[in-house]
Amino acid sequence: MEQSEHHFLNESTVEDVARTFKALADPTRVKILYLLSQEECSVGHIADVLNMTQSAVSHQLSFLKNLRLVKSRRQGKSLFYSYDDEHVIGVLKQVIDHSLHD
Amino acid sequence: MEQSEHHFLNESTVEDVARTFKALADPTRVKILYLLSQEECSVGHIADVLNMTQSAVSHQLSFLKNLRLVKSRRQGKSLFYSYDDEHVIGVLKQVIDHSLHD
DNA sequence: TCAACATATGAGCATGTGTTCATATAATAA
DNA sequence: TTATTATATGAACACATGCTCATATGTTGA
Repeated sequence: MEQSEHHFLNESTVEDVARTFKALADPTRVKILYLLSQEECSVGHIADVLNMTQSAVSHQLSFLKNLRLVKSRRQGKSLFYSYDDEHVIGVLKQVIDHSLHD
Repeated sequence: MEQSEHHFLNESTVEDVARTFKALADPTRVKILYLLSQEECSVGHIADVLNMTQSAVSHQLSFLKNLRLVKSRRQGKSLFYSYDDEHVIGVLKQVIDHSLHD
């Protein structure tokens, strides 16, 4: 037991992993990302569907965009957001499925 | 676009999912869970390996135990912790791998 | 029983987080 | 240009979080 070989992660990897999970660690962001996993949405549409203020949604989208988990596309006056990290969406769906099936 | 069918998650599912991700959303807990994914450890051993105080480790283990992500077993004066949720460990490893390979 | 060791726990503190509110920026139409 | 609509942004605030410190609890061996 005292001679076992550990595999260690370097600090930047640990922080990157924690940062990724932090993006998914809030109910609002879970709802937003799950919505975006189904369709591209404007900010206003997200606010309507999730019953949130425009500002709160915009702040969270800005947060997610900084992490490159979502991207945006302008169409007229609106900005349409969509997910930009398939792996993270996959992990989200996996944990949702697990939560639903037990 | 305006007629599309969304699939919605109920609030308790969303909160459960966010709570799970929150467990993984801190560098210290990532390190602890990754260590436990490799071997059962006493509290003191974790503190030594991660260069943390005994108290800080114990608080985090208590947090993880409340979420049933780890379990403990007493052996003499020591408590040995091990992971108790294979799915969450799998998700952790998956995100670690993804972080390492890009 | 008592000392030594291992872990748990509560209070306190500094920092982080998610929201609201007011306002700024940007695109469109008249 | 100006009014309208859509979104972004900064400040402020309440609350959550992760740590330290002191101390409590629990186990073992003398």
